[in-house]
Amino acid sequence: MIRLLLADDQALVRGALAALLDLEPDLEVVAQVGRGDEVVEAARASGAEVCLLDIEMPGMTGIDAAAALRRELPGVRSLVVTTFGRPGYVRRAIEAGASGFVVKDTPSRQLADAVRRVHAGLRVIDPDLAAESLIDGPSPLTGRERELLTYALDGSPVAAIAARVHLSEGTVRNHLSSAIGKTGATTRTEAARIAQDRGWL
Amino acid sequence: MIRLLLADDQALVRGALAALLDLEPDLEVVAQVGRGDEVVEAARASGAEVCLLDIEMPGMTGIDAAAALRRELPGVRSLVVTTFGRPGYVRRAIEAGASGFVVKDTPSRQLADAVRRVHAGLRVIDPDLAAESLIDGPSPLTGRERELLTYALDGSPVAAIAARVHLSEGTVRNHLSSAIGKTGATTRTEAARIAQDRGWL
DNA sequence: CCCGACCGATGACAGGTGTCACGCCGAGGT
DNA sequence: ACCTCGGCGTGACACCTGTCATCGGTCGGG
Repeated sequence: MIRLLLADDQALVRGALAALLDLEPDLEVVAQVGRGDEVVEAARASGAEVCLLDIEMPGMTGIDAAAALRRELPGVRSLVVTTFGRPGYVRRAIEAGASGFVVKDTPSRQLADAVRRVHAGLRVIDPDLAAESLIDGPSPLTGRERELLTYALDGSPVAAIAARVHLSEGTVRNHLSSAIGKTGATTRTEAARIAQDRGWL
Repeated sequence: MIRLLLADDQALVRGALAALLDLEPDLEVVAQVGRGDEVVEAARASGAEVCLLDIEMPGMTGIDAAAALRRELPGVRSLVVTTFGRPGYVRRAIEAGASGFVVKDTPSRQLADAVRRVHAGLRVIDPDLAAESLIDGPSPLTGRERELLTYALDGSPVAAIAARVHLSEGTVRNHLSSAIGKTGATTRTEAARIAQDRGWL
Protein backbone atom coordinates (compact mmCIF):
# COMPACT_ATOMS: atom_id res chain seq x y z
CA MET A 1 0.00 0.00 0.00
CA ILE A 2 1.54 3.27 -1.11
CA ARG A 3 0.67 6.21 1.13
CA LEU A 4 -0.01 9.46 -0.78
CA LEU A 5 -0.24 13.15 0.02
CA LEU A 6 -2.03 15.52 -2.38
CA ALA A 7 -1.22 19.23 -2.55
CA ASP A 8 -3.29 21.43 -4.87
CA ASP A 9 -5.00 24.72 -4.13
CA GLN A 10 -8.15 23.86 -6.06
CA ALA A 11 -10.25 21.78 -3.69
CA LEU A 12 -12.33 20.28 -6.45
CA VAL A 13 -9.31 19.05 -8.37
CA ARG A 14 -7.70 17.80 -5.18
CA GLY A 15 -10.79 15.85 -4.20
CA ALA A 16 -11.18 14.47 -7.69
CA LEU A 17 -7.58 13.30 -7.83
CA ALA A 18 -8.10 11.63 -4.46
CA ALA A 19 -11.11 9.77 -5.83
CA LEU A 20 -9.15 8.73 -8.91
CA LEU A 21 -6.17 7.41 -6.99
CA ASP A 22 -8.19 5.75 -4.26
CA LEU A 23 -9.69 3.54 -6.94
CA GLU A 24 -6.32 1.82 -7.25
CA PRO A 25 -6.07 -1.09 -4.85
CA ASP A 26 -2.43 -0.44 -3.99
CA LEU A 27 -2.74 3.33 -3.43
CA GLU A 28 -4.12 5.22 -0.46
CA VAL A 29 -4.51 8.98 -0.08
CA VAL A 30 -3.58 9.73 3.53
CA ALA A 31 -3.44 13.54 3.46
CA GLN A 32 -4.63 16.53 1.45
CA VAL A 33 -3.47 20.14 1.71
CA GLY A 34 -4.30 23.30 -0.23
CA ARG A 35 -1.15 25.30 0.58
CA GLY A 36 2.52 24.74 -0.19
CA ASP A 37 3.68 25.63 3.28
CA GLU A 38 1.59 22.89 4.88
CA VAL A 39 3.12 20.06 2.87
CA VAL A 40 6.04 19.09 5.13
CA GLU A 41 4.01 19.06 8.31
CA ALA A 42 1.18 17.05 6.77
CA ALA A 43 3.61 14.61 5.21
CA ARG A 44 5.28 14.05 8.58
CA ALA A 45 2.00 13.64 10.43
CA SER A 46 0.46 11.29 7.91
CA GLY A 47 3.51 9.20 7.15
CA ALA A 48 3.10 9.77 3.41
CA GLU A 49 5.56 8.04 1.10
CA VAL A 50 4.86 9.95 -2.10
CA CYS A 51 3.65 13.57 -2.41
CA LEU A 52 1.81 14.90 -5.47
CA LEU A 53 2.57 18.61 -5.68
CA ASP A 54 0.95 21.27 -7.80
CA ILE A 55 3.30 24.19 -8.56
CA GLU A 56 0.95 27.17 -8.31
CA MET A 57 -0.12 27.25 -4.67
CA PRO A 58 -0.48 29.93 -2.00
CA GLY A 59 2.16 30.03 0.72
CA MET A 60 4.86 28.16 -1.16
CA THR A 61 5.30 26.76 -4.67
CA GLY A 62 5.28 23.02 -5.21
CA ILE A 63 8.91 23.24 -6.28
CA ASP A 64 9.94 24.86 -3.02
CA ALA A 65 7.82 22.31 -1.18
CA ALA A 66 9.74 19.53 -2.94
CA ALA A 67 13.00 21.12 -1.79
CA ALA A 68 11.69 21.36 1.77
CA LEU A 69 10.64 17.71 1.72
CA ARG A 70 14.10 16.77 0.47
CA ARG A 71 15.64 18.52 3.46
CA GLU A 72 13.22 17.57 6.20
CA LEU A 73 11.98 14.14 5.15
CA PRO A 74 14.55 12.64 2.77
CA GLY A 75 12.70 9.33 2.55
CA VAL A 76 9.61 10.91 1.03
CA ARG A 77 9.51 11.14 -2.76
CA SER A 78 7.74 13.91 -4.60
CA LEU A 79 5.96 14.02 -7.94
CA VAL A 80 5.20 17.44 -9.40
CA VAL A 81 1.85 17.59 -11.21
CA THR A 82 1.18 20.89 -12.90
CA THR A 83 -0.82 22.67 -15.56
CA PHE A 84 2.08 24.25 -17.40
CA GLY A 85 4.86 22.23 -18.98
CA ARG A 86 7.38 25.02 -18.89
CA PRO A 87 10.91 23.81 -19.56
CA GLY A 88 12.39 25.75 -16.65
CA TYR A 89 9.85 24.22 -14.29
CA VAL A 90 11.06 20.73 -15.12
CA ARG A 91 14.65 21.69 -14.53
CA ARG A 92 13.95 23.43 -11.27
CA ALA A 93 11.69 20.67 -10.01
CA ILE A 94 14.36 18.05 -10.59
CA GLU A 95 17.03 20.26 -9.03
CA ALA A 96 14.75 20.69 -6.03
CA GLY A 97 14.77 16.94 -5.56
CA ALA A 98 11.48 15.94 -7.18
CA SER A 99 11.42 12.42 -8.58
CA GLY A 100 8.89 13.10 -11.30
CA PHE A 101 7.15 15.74 -13.38
CA VAL A 102 3.75 15.25 -14.98
CA VAL A 103 1.53 17.78 -16.77
CA LYS A 104 -2.19 17.86 -16.20
CA ASP A 105 -3.15 16.91 -19.72
CA THR A 106 -1.64 13.46 -19.57
CA PRO A 107 -4.26 10.69 -19.61
CA SER A 108 -5.59 9.95 -16.14
CA ARG A 109 -4.78 6.26 -16.48
CA GLN A 110 -1.07 7.03 -16.42
CA LEU A 111 -1.07 8.90 -13.14
CA ALA A 112 -1.24 5.83 -10.92
CA ASP A 113 1.62 4.27 -12.86
CA ALA A 114 3.69 7.40 -12.44
CA VAL A 115 3.09 7.25 -8.70
CA ARG A 116 4.17 3.61 -8.56
CA ARG A 117 7.35 4.29 -10.49
CA VAL A 118 8.26 7.22 -8.31
CA HIS A 119 7.61 5.10 -5.23
CA ALA A 120 9.90 2.44 -6.67
CA GLY A 121 12.71 5.00 -6.89
CA LEU A 122 12.47 5.70 -10.62
CA ARG A 123 12.30 9.08 -12.30
CA VAL A 124 9.16 9.97 -14.26
CA ILE A 125 9.49 12.83 -16.72
CA ASP A 126 7.55 13.60 -19.87
CA PRO A 127 10.13 12.96 -22.64
CA ASP A 128 9.11 15.99 -24.73
CA LEU A 129 9.44 18.27 -21.75
CA ALA A 130 12.79 16.82 -20.80
CA ALA A 131 14.09 17.47 -24.31
CA GLU A 132 12.78 21.03 -24.29
CA SER A 133 14.32 21.76 -20.95
CA LEU A 134 17.67 20.60 -22.29
CA ILE A 135 17.69 22.56 -25.53
CA ASP A 136 17.00 26.00 -24.18
CA GLY A 137 19.23 25.57 -21.17
CA PRO A 138 19.13 27.26 -17.80
CA SER A 139 18.08 30.84 -17.26
CA PRO A 140 20.58 33.43 -18.55
CA LEU A 141 19.00 36.13 -16.40
CA THR A 142 20.78 37.77 -13.52
CA GLY A 143 19.01 38.02 -10.17
CA ARG A 144 17.93 41.61 -10.67
CA GLU A 145 16.72 41.00 -14.17
CA ARG A 146 14.60 38.11 -12.96
CA GLU A 147 13.15 40.21 -10.15
CA LEU A 148 12.36 43.19 -12.33
CA LEU A 149 10.76 40.99 -14.97
CA THR A 150 8.35 39.56 -12.43
CA TYR A 151 7.24 43.09 -11.62
CA ALA A 152 7.00 43.89 -15.33
CA LEU A 153 4.72 40.89 -15.93
CA ASP A 154 1.52 42.87 -15.50
CA GLY A 155 2.71 45.75 -17.66
CA SER A 156 3.55 48.15 -14.84
CA PRO A 157 5.30 51.33 -15.98
CA VAL A 158 9.02 51.63 -15.27
CA ALA A 159 8.39 54.30 -12.65
CA ALA A 160 6.17 51.98 -10.60
CA ILE A 161 8.75 49.20 -10.72
CA ALA A 162 11.55 51.57 -9.75
CA ALA A 163 9.57 52.79 -6.75
CA ARG A 164 8.79 49.26 -5.67
CA VAL A 165 12.41 48.12 -5.56
CA HIS A 166 13.89 51.50 -4.53
CA LEU A 167 16.02 51.89 -7.64
CA SER A 168 16.58 54.64 -10.15
CA GLU A 169 14.36 54.61 -13.22
CA GLY A 170 17.43 54.55 -15.41
CA THR A 171 18.76 51.46 -13.67
CA VAL A 172 15.48 49.67 -14.06
CA ARG A 173 15.45 50.52 -17.74
CA ASN A 174 18.96 49.19 -18.14
CA HIS A 175 18.22 45.88 -16.43
CA LEU A 176 15.02 45.43 -18.41
CA SER A 177 16.79 46.37 -21.64
CA SER A 178 19.33 43.66 -20.91
CA ALA A 179 16.56 41.16 -20.21
CA ILE A 180 14.83 42.15 -23.44
CA GLY A 181 18.02 41.37 -25.30
CA LYS A 182 18.46 38.00 -23.63
CA THR A 183 14.90 36.90 -24.35
CA GLY A 184 14.87 38.14 -27.92
CA ALA A 185 11.87 40.33 -27.15
CA THR A 186 11.24 43.94 -28.09
CA THR A 187 9.29 45.21 -25.07
CA ARG A 188 9.60 44.49 -21.37
CA THR A 189 6.12 42.95 -21.29
CA GLU A 190 6.99 40.55 -24.08
CA ALA A 191 10.26 39.73 -22.35
CA ALA A 192 8.42 38.99 -19.12
CA ARG A 193 5.97 36.72 -20.93
CA ILE A 194 8.76 34.82 -22.67
CA ALA A 195 10.73 34.41 -19.47
CA GLN A 196 7.62 33.13 -17.71
CA ASP A 197 6.87 30.66 -20.50
CA ARG A 198 10.34 29.22 -20.13
CA GLY A 199 10.01 28.99 -16.38
CA TRP A 200 12.78 31.53 -15.74
CA LEU A 201 10.78 33.46 -13.18
CA MET B 1 -29.47 7.60 -12.72
CA ILE B 2 -28.27 11.01 -13.95
CA ARG B 3 -26.26 10.83 -17.18
CA LEU B 4 -23.28 13.22 -17.24
CA LEU B 5 -20.95 14.66 -19.85
CA LEU B 6 -17.57 16.12 -18.80
CA ALA B 7 -15.78 18.77 -20.86
CA ASP B 8 -12.31 19.90 -19.73
CA ASP B 9 -9.13 20.22 -21.73
CA GLN B 10 -6.90 18.80 -19.01
CA ALA B 11 -7.21 15.04 -19.33
CA LEU B 12 -6.00 14.39 -15.81
CA VAL B 13 -8.60 16.68 -14.27
CA ARG B 14 -11.29 15.29 -16.51
CA GLY B 15 -10.48 11.73 -15.56
CA ALA B 16 -10.27 12.61 -11.90
CA LEU B 17 -13.66 14.34 -11.95
CA ALA B 18 -15.09 11.27 -13.65
CA ALA B 19 -13.73 9.09 -10.87
CA LEU B 20 -15.15 11.42 -8.25
CA LEU B 21 -18.64 11.55 -9.74
CA ASP B 22 -18.79 7.88 -10.60
CA LEU B 23 -18.49 7.17 -6.89
CA GLU B 24 -21.99 8.54 -6.44
CA PRO B 25 -24.59 5.79 -6.86
CA ASP B 26 -27.04 7.99 -8.74
CA LEU B 27 -24.55 9.57 -11.16
CA GLU B 28 -23.01 8.11 -14.29
CA VAL B 29 -20.41 9.72 -16.56
CA VAL B 30 -21.43 8.76 -20.08
CA ALA B 31 -19.12 10.97 -22.13
CA GLN B 32 -15.87 12.95 -21.86
CA VAL B 33 -14.49 15.51 -24.30
CA GLY B 34 -11.43 17.77 -24.29
CA ARG B 35 -12.67 20.44 -26.70
CA GLY B 36 -15.57 22.85 -26.59
CA ASP B 37 -16.64 22.20 -30.16
CA GLU B 38 -17.18 18.50 -29.48
CA VAL B 39 -19.67 19.02 -26.66
CA VAL B 40 -22.94 19.13 -28.61
CA GLU B 41 -22.17 16.09 -30.71
CA ALA B 42 -21.01 14.04 -27.74
CA ALA B 43 -24.02 15.09 -25.69
CA ARG B 44 -26.35 14.01 -28.48
CA ALA B 45 -24.62 10.71 -29.04
CA SER B 46 -24.42 9.80 -25.36
CA GLY B 47 -27.81 11.00 -24.30
CA ALA B 48 -26.32 13.10 -21.49
CA GLU B 49 -28.74 14.96 -19.22
CA VAL B 50 -26.26 17.30 -17.52
CA CYS B 51 -23.01 18.69 -18.98
CA LEU B 52 -20.11 19.91 -16.81
CA LEU B 53 -18.28 22.53 -18.84
CA ASP B 54 -14.89 24.10 -18.21
CA ILE B 55 -14.61 27.60 -19.71
CA GLU B 56 -11.04 27.61 -21.02
CA MET B 57 -11.01 25.00 -23.75
CA PRO B 58 -9.64 24.78 -27.29
CA GLY B 59 -12.13 25.04 -30.14
CA MET B 60 -14.91 26.75 -28.20
CA THR B 61 -15.32 28.16 -24.70
CA GLY B 62 -17.57 26.41 -22.22
CA ILE B 63 -19.88 29.42 -22.29
CA ASP B 64 -20.32 29.19 -26.04
CA ALA B 65 -20.80 25.45 -25.65
CA ALA B 66 -23.59 26.11 -23.15
CA ALA B 67 -25.25 28.42 -25.67
CA ALA B 68 -24.91 25.79 -28.40
CA LEU B 69 -26.46 23.16 -26.12
CA ARG B 70 -29.35 25.51 -25.40
CA ARG B 71 -30.00 25.81 -29.11
CA GLU B 72 -29.44 22.27 -30.26
CA LEU B 73 -30.49 20.18 -27.27
CA PRO B 74 -32.81 22.27 -25.11
CA GLY B 75 -33.50 19.41 -22.73
CA VAL B 76 -29.86 19.15 -21.65
CA ARG B 77 -28.81 21.27 -18.67
CA SER B 78 -25.31 22.67 -18.30
CA LEU B 79 -23.17 23.42 -15.26
CA VAL B 80 -20.11 25.60 -15.79
CA VAL B 81 -17.14 24.54 -13.66
CA THR B 82 -14.13 26.79 -13.94
CA THR B 83 -10.91 27.95 -12.32
CA PHE B 84 -11.66 31.66 -12.33
CA GLY B 85 -14.64 33.19 -10.58
CA ARG B 86 -14.73 36.29 -12.73
CA PRO B 87 -17.94 38.23 -12.33
CA GLY B 88 -18.48 38.64 -16.07
CA TYR B 89 -18.11 34.90 -16.55
CA VAL B 90 -21.05 34.23 -14.25
CA ARG B 91 -23.24 36.72 -16.07
CA ARG B 92 -22.32 35.44 -19.50
CA ALA B 93 -22.71 31.81 -18.48
CA ILE B 94 -26.23 32.41 -17.20
CA GLU B 95 -27.11 34.48 -20.27
CA ALA B 96 -25.86 31.61 -22.42
CA GLY B 97 -28.36 29.36 -20.73
CA ALA B 98 -26.21 27.57 -18.16
CA SER B 99 -28.08 26.37 -15.09
CA GLY B 100 -25.16 26.61 -12.70
CA PHE B 101 -21.73 28.08 -12.08
CA VAL B 102 -19.17 26.51 -9.76
CA VAL B 103 -15.53 27.45 -9.20
CA LYS B 104 -12.84 24.82 -8.89
CA ASP B 105 -11.97 25.60 -5.32
CA THR B 106 -15.30 24.59 -3.87
CA PRO B 107 -15.12 21.43 -1.75
CA SER B 108 -15.38 18.30 -3.86
CA ARG B 109 -18.26 16.98 -1.75
CA GLN B 110 -20.51 19.72 -3.04
CA LEU B 111 -20.08 18.97 -6.71
CA ALA B 112 -22.39 15.97 -6.81
CA ASP B 113 -25.07 17.97 -5.02
CA ALA B 114 -24.71 20.79 -7.51
CA VAL B 115 -25.19 18.29 -10.33
CA ARG B 116 -28.32 16.91 -8.69
CA ARG B 117 -29.80 20.35 -8.22
CA VAL B 118 -29.12 21.34 -11.79
CA HIS B 119 -30.67 18.10 -12.97
CA ALA B 120 -33.73 18.90 -10.88
CA GLY B 121 -34.12 22.19 -12.71
CA LEU B 122 -32.68 24.46 -10.02
CA ARG B 123 -30.03 27.12 -10.48
CA VAL B 124 -26.70 26.67 -8.67
CA ILE B 125 -24.56 29.78 -8.33
CA ASP B 126 -21.92 30.69 -5.76
CA PRO B 127 -23.60 33.49 -3.74
CA ASP B 128 -20.45 35.63 -3.46
CA LEU B 129 -19.91 35.49 -7.20
CA ALA B 130 -23.53 36.30 -7.93
CA ALA B 131 -23.25 39.40 -5.73
CA GLU B 132 -20.02 40.49 -7.40
CA SER B 133 -21.44 40.05 -10.87
CA LEU B 134 -24.34 42.29 -9.90
CA ILE B 135 -22.35 45.13 -8.40
CA ASP B 136 -19.97 45.81 -11.22
CA GLY B 137 -22.57 45.34 -13.92
CA PRO B 138 -22.19 44.31 -17.53
CA SER B 139 -19.24 45.24 -19.71
CA PRO B 140 -19.13 48.92 -20.72
CA LEU B 141 -16.73 48.15 -23.55
CA THR B 142 -17.67 48.50 -27.20
CA GLY B 143 -16.93 45.66 -29.59
CA ARG B 144 -13.75 47.19 -30.94
CA GLU B 145 -12.46 48.08 -27.51
CA ARG B 146 -12.99 44.51 -26.39
CA GLU B 147 -11.23 43.15 -29.45
CA LEU B 148 -8.26 45.49 -29.21
CA LEU B 149 -7.88 44.78 -25.50
CA THR B 150 -7.57 41.06 -26.16
CA TYR B 151 -4.71 41.81 -28.53
CA ALA B 152 -3.18 44.15 -25.95
CA LEU B 153 -3.25 41.44 -23.27
CA ASP B 154 0.27 40.26 -23.97
CA GLY B 155 1.70 43.77 -24.14
CA SER B 156 1.95 44.00 -27.92
CA PRO B 157 2.95 47.45 -29.20
CA VAL B 158 0.23 49.56 -30.77
CA ALA B 159 1.80 49.16 -34.21
CA ALA B 160 1.49 45.35 -34.05
CA ILE B 161 -2.16 45.55 -33.01
CA ALA B 162 -2.94 48.06 -35.74
CA ALA B 163 -1.37 45.81 -38.38
CA ARG B 164 -3.28 42.80 -37.10
CA VAL B 165 -6.71 44.42 -37.40
CA HIS B 166 -5.87 46.62 -40.42
CA LEU B 167 -6.51 49.89 -38.64
CA SER B 168 -4.60 53.12 -38.29
CA GLU B 169 -2.28 53.41 -35.31
CA GLY B 170 -4.10 56.51 -34.20
CA THR B 171 -7.45 54.74 -34.23
CA VAL B 172 -6.07 51.91 -32.16
CA ARG B 173 -4.67 54.38 -29.67
CA ASN B 174 -8.04 56.11 -29.43
CA HIS B 175 -9.98 52.92 -28.79
CA LEU B 176 -7.44 51.77 -26.22
CA SER B 177 -7.43 55.18 -24.57
CA SER B 178 -11.18 54.93 -24.23
CA ALA B 179 -10.90 51.44 -22.76
CA ILE B 180 -8.26 52.70 -20.33
CA GLY B 181 -10.70 55.32 -19.16
CA LYS B 182 -13.53 52.85 -18.72
CA THR B 183 -11.43 50.42 -16.71
CA GLY B 184 -9.80 53.08 -14.55
CA ALA B 185 -6.37 51.93 -15.68
CA THR B 186 -3.40 54.01 -16.80
CA THR B 187 -1.84 51.78 -19.46
CA ARG B 188 -3.36 49.50 -22.07
CA THR B 189 -1.77 46.45 -20.48
CA GLU B 190 -3.31 47.24 -17.12
CA ALA B 191 -6.65 47.91 -18.78
CA ALA B 192 -6.48 44.55 -20.52
CA ARG B 193 -5.69 42.80 -17.25
CA ILE B 194 -8.58 44.49 -15.43
CA ALA B 195 -11.02 43.73 -18.23
CA GLN B 196 -9.93 40.11 -18.20
CA ASP B 197 -10.32 39.87 -14.43
CA ARG B 198 -13.88 41.08 -14.72
CA GLY B 199 -14.63 38.64 -17.52
CA TRP B 200 -15.20 41.40 -20.06
CA LEU B 201 -13.07 39.76 -22.72
C1' DC C 1 -35.81 64.10 -39.01
C1' DC C 2 -32.33 64.76 -35.78
C1' DC C 3 -29.78 62.72 -32.03
C1' DG C 4 -26.68 59.70 -30.04
C1' DA C 5 -23.47 55.68 -30.14
C1' DC C 6 -20.02 53.44 -32.57
C1' DC C 7 -16.45 53.36 -35.88
C1' DG C 8 -12.40 55.29 -38.37
C1' DA C 9 -9.04 58.77 -39.04
C1' DT C 10 -5.68 62.88 -38.49
C1' DG C 11 -2.53 65.98 -36.04
C1' DA C 12 -0.24 67.68 -32.17
C1' DC C 13 1.82 67.39 -27.65
C1' DA C 14 3.62 65.75 -23.12
C1' DG C 15 5.46 62.11 -21.09
C1' DG C 16 6.99 57.21 -21.02
C1' DT C 17 10.20 53.72 -23.01
C1' DG C 18 14.26 51.28 -25.12
C1' DT C 19 19.01 51.90 -26.37
C1' DC C 20 23.65 53.30 -25.94
C1' DA C 21 27.90 55.14 -23.94
C1' DC C 22 30.07 55.72 -19.94
C1' DG C 23 31.24 55.62 -15.16
C1' DC C 24 31.84 53.54 -10.30
C1' DC C 25 31.92 49.80 -6.93
C1' DG C 26 32.52 45.08 -4.86
C1' DA C 27 33.01 39.94 -5.24
C1' DG C 28 35.41 36.03 -7.29
C1' DG C 29 38.63 33.76 -10.18
C1' DT C 30 43.45 33.39 -12.30
C1' DA D 1 47.54 42.37 -8.92
C1' DC D 2 44.54 41.78 -12.71
C1' DC D 3 40.31 40.86 -15.08
C1' DT D 4 35.56 39.74 -15.39
C1' DC D 5 30.87 40.06 -14.12
C1' DG D 6 26.91 41.69 -11.76
C1' DG D 7 24.82 45.65 -9.86
C1' DC D 8 23.79 50.73 -9.77
C1' DG D 9 23.78 55.09 -11.66
C1' DT D 10 23.69 59.26 -15.20
C1' DG D 11 22.74 61.57 -19.51
C1' DA D 12 21.24 61.81 -24.11
C1' DC D 13 18.56 60.44 -28.09
C1' DA D 14 14.98 58.35 -31.01
C1' DC D 15 10.80 56.32 -30.72
C1' DC D 16 6.45 54.79 -28.65
C1' DT D 17 2.22 55.90 -26.04
C1' DG D 18 -1.78 58.18 -24.00
C1' DT D 19 -4.62 62.21 -24.44
C1' DC D 20 -7.24 65.66 -26.65
C1' DA D 21 -9.57 68.23 -30.31
C1' DT D 22 -11.72 67.62 -34.48
C1' DC D 23 -13.61 65.65 -38.46
C1' DG D 24 -16.58 62.39 -41.32
C1' DG D 25 -19.51 58.22 -41.97
C1' DT D 26 -23.13 54.71 -40.59
C1' DC D 27 -27.14 53.07 -38.24
C1' DG D 28 -31.04 52.60 -35.03
C1' DG D 29 -34.51 54.92 -32.13
C1' DG D 30 -37.39 58.71 -30.42
